Amino acid sequence: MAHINSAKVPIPTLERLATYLRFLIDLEQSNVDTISSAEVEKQTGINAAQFRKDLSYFGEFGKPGVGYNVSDLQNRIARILKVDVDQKVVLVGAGNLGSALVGYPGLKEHRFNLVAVFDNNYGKIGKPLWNLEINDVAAIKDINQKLRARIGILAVPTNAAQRVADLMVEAGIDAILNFAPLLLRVPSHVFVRNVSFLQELAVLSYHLTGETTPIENGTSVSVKNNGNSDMSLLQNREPSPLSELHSSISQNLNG
Amino acid sequence: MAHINSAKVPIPTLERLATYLRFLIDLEQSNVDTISSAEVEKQTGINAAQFRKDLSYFGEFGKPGVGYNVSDLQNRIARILKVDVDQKVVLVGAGNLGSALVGYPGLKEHRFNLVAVFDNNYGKIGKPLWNLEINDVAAIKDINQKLRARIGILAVPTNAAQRVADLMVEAGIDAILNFAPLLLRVPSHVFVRNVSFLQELAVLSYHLTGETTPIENGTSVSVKNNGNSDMSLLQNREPSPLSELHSSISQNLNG
DNA sequence: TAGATTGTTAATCGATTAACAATC
DNA sequence: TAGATTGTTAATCGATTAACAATC
Repeated sequence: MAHINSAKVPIPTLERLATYLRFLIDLEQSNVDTISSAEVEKQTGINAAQFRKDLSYFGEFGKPGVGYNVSDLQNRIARILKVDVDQKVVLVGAGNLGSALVGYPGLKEHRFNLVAVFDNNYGKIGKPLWNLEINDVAAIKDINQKLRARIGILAVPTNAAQRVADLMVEAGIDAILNFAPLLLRVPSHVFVRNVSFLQELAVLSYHLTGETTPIENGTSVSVKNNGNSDMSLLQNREPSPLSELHSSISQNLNG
Repeated sequence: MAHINSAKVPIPTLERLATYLRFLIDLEQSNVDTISSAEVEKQTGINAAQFRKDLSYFGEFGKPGVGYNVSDLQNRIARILKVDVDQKVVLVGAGNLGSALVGYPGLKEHRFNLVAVFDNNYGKIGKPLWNLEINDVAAIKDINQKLRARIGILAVPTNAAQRVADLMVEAGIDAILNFAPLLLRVPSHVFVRNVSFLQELAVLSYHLTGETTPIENGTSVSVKNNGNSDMSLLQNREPSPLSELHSSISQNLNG
């Protein structure tokens, strides 16, 4: 009956949607064609009611008494996330990280189509990077006038990040994947997602030395465990479909 | 009065702590030596009460009527997160991403000391990678018996990730930074943090085409905005101190 | 049909934020 | 002292989960 729940969709729901998508792809490869929310919980650690609730924001996906059709659900989630169509992406920052990203086939595999790379280093501008040529970031607006990419990956040093973000916005980018450790100021129509990792390391570091760690004046603080105990399926926080960033090693570690 | 709040510390609090730390470092470099929670809110977008509450899990840090001493607070947060001392780190997966990480000076700068790199590719084992030599991942337990690293970075393809995680755990690693898009199964004493990015791109992708996007059968769904509107300080989600992953371009984009 | 499992409502849990007495 | 700002308690908000009628 109820069609689309037009309430706002929580960000954690969107994040989990990406997780479900990955999981469903795996299932399909294992030739599973139907799955129940209970089975999803068993295999991913994500609560069955959570799974159903997440989906309920977007419509009805399952058959009572039966479950969900794996490939159908996969397709519909892909459509919801708009990863069922190619999305043009530009990248600024042709350093170590930028290069690793440009050479990462997972982007194309997930229909993120890198259409241009930029840097401000005259030693790099004009040089090839994998299959692309490095452009002057000063020309990003001009160049993107034609390309019309809306997603930008920001892989520059912190001190350049805000400046580059401004250029991106000017160039029509309204979704930024930010690898720099700062709070970007952007107009309200622009979405930003931050990819951390030193932050993640700090969180891991905090947890070192077991359940109880001496802190401050010797008193101890323990940490909330997200309810996952024992050989837990789930981790301390959300699962995170990434896909081999490592790509080029892809064949190696299994060869 | 009240000393250490020995209640569990929420993970979002730990994440923000890393953010505060970065912010404080910036302040110190700007020669600010005292800051109030109200000013923190103005500059970072993080609610002042949130800031005070986060700190309250660990003790008292400010002076009523005055605020917080920047360098003192910085040191104490670093101590809480245990980033005030060197932490040994091993990395598995000497591909594009792994290499970018090994060559990334930000790790050392943040006192994460990469002490060994592993791969399973015989073409790579024995070869140098920056200042390290690539070891056979099969020897990780032996090698880490001496090194005693407790943090492991997992930068291998998805299909190898669980296997490598098992090896890491066997080798005494109890904190894993996982770049692979899967839910690792680990014993309960092991902490895992996932670094995503295709997932983040998917969340960005979802948001493309403005406030209202046609979804499913043409009905529309709008998205919760986390309360940040207008030229927002804050983004759609947590800030994320990363530090230039891009490192090698560090000098470039500002030269 | 009886059994299974959905979609959704209601209850619970936890995190964020406002309010304010304590205090510098 | 008066003004400012803390640390913390209480109120609010939102997300997770349990429960269950609808339904295949």
